Amino acid sequence: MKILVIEDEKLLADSIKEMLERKGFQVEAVYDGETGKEYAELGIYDLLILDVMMPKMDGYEVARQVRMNRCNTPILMLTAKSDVADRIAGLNAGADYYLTKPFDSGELLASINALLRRQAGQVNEMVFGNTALDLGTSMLMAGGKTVRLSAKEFDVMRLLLQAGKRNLSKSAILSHIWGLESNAVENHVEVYVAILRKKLSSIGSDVKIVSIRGLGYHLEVKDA
Amino acid sequence: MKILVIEDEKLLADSIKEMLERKGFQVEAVYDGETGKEYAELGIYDLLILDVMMPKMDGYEVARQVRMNRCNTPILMLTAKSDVADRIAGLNAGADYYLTKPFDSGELLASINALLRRQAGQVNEMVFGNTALDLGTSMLMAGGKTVRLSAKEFDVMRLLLQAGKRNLSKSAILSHIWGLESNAVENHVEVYVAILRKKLSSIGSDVKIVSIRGLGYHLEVKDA
DNA sequence: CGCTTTCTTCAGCTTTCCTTAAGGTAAAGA
DNA sequence: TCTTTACCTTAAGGAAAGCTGAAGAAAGCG
Repeated sequence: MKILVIEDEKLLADSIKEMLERKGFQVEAVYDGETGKEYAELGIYDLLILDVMMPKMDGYEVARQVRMNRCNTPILMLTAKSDVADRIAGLNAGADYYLTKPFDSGELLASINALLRRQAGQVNEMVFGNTALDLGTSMLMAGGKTVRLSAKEFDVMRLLLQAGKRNLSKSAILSHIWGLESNAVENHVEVYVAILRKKLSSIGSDVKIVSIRGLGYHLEVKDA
Repeated sequence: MKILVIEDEKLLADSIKEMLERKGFQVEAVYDGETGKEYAELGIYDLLILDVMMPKMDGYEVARQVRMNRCNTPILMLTAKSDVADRIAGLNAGADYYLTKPFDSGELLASINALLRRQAGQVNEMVFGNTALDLGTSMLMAGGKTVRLSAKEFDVMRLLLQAGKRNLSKSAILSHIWGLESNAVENHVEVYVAILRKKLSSIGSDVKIVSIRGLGYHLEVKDA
């Protein structure tokens, strides 16, 4: 799970980062709104933690622009202001949750879990067509048969299932799984897609990974 | 949008109901936890508004049971307690948002919208006549039939749909899709228009791409 | 330290579809 | 009516994108 913290108070940002990393999240922190917006729009994060009061571009503006750009990553807003009007402004700008500073770290964690739980769909398996991916055991199941997936295979499959029939570009998959700074190439994705196709058909799944040249991949159910 | 209010203070429940109905929601209210749980588990609601302190079964318990029963309807919790610990308990029980009584009706509305926005958001398409272009899968749909569009085909179709019945010159299309610096010629556009016309008619679309000599293209709906 | 599993790299192969070009049709003007 | 010009349609060549099997590298595990 990748989280982006956008907060101009460097101390606070880093302490949030550290706290979340201890809980097993992958966290990146940036210290102003504009950079935050650019990072956020990559679409590779599962959650944004966004401060309201920042120089240059404030949190409301970041949220609005990110949403405008068709990015639905959940947003958790942090603010010193506890006014009702501010909370409303935040929610209307596209935030999904609102915490007032100073906040309790336990509450922050609980809210993050609530947001991510919803994102993930709450269940511990993801389903498409006649096929399910067990998020606990990383087994792929269809009919009675099952195959085990390796870590990377699992990551790719989970992303595809999350997107469902919506298109997912290779570069999005790359940045989500291998990260921005890696020297992974698009062929990696192709290799894993090939493996997954083979495993899917080996258990008699009716799920197809369809590729659209130049755009990416999405899932479809084979028509009988 | 159907909302279920579970709240034992009848007065408050009814005033919430009324307020939301004025905003165009379909609202039902029940006045105790057990009934609430049963209603909620029908799975027909888009949102639950749930009081914490209720006789017989409290809000936490309702949330937990509803979630246990694989029902993902978003839950907004209301409570008089403003303790951090209570908020955390609520979120961990499966709530998605937390408001403290007394709450501002504007804030309630904003939170509801934030929750529903997330719920709905996903699919995205452009429509003209009986025909829709799915922006996620780049499929063109009319009636029951669909065709897949290639990257360039998709680009051209999207531009045409964006313009709708307003005229779009070939050079505008060229510069939008091939860029100004390219050595693409107007015949490129003609070729893609031809392909799109064929695909449109192959799925029984009632959309015509009309060309006006010297001016460009626009869309029209065939009159039966 | 060997053995196994997983990840990455690479090269050759297949498929797609972008471009080009050429012949045809419809519209406007003389 | 004939010419000119704009537009339509189709098909083929070729470049780019995608697929895949295999082998080398790295990481886990007893």
